[in-house]
Amino acid sequence: MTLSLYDTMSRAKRPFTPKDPSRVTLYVCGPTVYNFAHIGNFRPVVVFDLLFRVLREVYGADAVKYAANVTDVDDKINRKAAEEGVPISVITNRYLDAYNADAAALGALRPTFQPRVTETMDAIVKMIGDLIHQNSAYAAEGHVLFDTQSFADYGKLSGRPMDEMIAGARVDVAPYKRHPADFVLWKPSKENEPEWDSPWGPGRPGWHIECTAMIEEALGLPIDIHGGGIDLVFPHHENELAQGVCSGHGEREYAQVWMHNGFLNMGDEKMSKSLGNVALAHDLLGLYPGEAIRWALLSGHYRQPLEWNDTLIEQSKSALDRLYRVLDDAGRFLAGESAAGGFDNPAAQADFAAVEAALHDDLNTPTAFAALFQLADKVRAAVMAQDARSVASGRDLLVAAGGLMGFLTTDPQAWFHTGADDDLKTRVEALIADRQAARATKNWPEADRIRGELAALNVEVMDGPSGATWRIKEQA
RNA sequence: GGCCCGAUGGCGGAGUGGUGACGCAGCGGACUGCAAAUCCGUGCACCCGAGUUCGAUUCUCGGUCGGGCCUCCA
Repeated sequence: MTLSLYDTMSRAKRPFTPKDPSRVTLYVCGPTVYNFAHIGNFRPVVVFDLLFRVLREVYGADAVKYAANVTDVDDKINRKAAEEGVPISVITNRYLDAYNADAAALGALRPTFQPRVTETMDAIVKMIGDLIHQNSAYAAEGHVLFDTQSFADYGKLSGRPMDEMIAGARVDVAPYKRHPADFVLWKPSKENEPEWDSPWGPGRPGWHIECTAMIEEALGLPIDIHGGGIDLVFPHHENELAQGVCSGHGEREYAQVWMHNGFLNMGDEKMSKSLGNVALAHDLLGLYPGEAIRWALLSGHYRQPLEWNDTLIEQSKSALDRLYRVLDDAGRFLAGESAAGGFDNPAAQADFAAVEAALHDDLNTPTAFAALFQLADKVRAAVMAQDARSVASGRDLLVAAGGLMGFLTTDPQAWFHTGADDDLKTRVEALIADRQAARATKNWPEADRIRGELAALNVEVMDGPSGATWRIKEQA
């Protein structure tokens, strides 16, 4: 099954062929760690985590090398550190930890490498030196600038002809620039701000050179896939490309596929209704299960803009509830059956293949979701038909299919009890036992009273043939 | 001003030149002590105009509306 990916550079979906199938390389621009990250910052995290998973599936887990950088040198970091009167490392470590914890809660695997600017300074300085040596950069007034005139293909990725960019420029051009489009590779630090030594004087690197140097160091150029948000196409990725190519004698390739995820639209006041303008992933994760937020982030195709609001997350939660209910019912049914392994379930297998095919078609998650529901329906039908072997194999396939995308990783019972602590669980179990006793004597008023009591605890009971089950109605 | 995207039912959102994905929500029925869940059934769409075509939601052109980028925001 071939994997097809849409490439921003060629503006077409093409079959993906890694340079070396035993070492597939992926780089994604990561966060600047100066605060808790906005939910929009996690769209690329989840999207490219999905790509990482798909690549691992196709080429083998060990064959895929995924680097996502961390920008830990930045004006906003400096400002925050000054406000708190602490070294920047205190700030960056604090928010990097929070970022990694949130990413994990969203089901994102840890990238193979997570390079930091502060730990890549030698490679950055070396690359700037290489660019000067190649006549693609020049020093002026304490700065080092990239000479965009030295790269004939400048503008090719974003589709912006040079002259138009100059015409449209709405920023004052620094006097030391030879050309308005030239950008900073190295600049002097301001007073009391962190600085590093370089042949051009103490200072710090420009934003774009960081990524190019980190790619070179972590993965080695050229790489197979470079990803990031659509807003980074210009100037960031355009500049990265120019640096990467020019630092290698102007002949080097940089990335064979460029992938960009669409924007997450927050829609103004819409969030205020029940979420109270919650926009930080960190806060959202306190209100909803990570998988529900992950589902919401993947509910549209990654290249499309995604409208983010509370309804979307609630619908996502409901969709997952449905899948977990199937798993729960299947597990309940199988508990009373003898184990049956190794049975082929062709119908369910076809759905599993459809999930894979959708993912291989440029990460078409909506279609993959549809196939997942088809598969769930097969399992449901098998339960109704009391066909233990079909249930067992179908359930395994459903879990596996969800697992391809980082879903259905929780035990169904635990999923429905998310948010309940042990104390609540004990109380609920006791109340349900009382209610069962009342129901046994057909004492309906008492049974309904207890149900009301449970409802007050945000718990919903469901009477089934093999006893009652319960779930947390709503989190938050 | 320049460049680039998008417009599908109550909501989210795929896809296709001709049988109206999928999920959420709604409605009717079954089941249930009543519910919930589940099952059966059901309604609801392809921004506007022109063109190409036997036939367009799908292709082309124009328009309207919405969004992104234009030197450090994913």
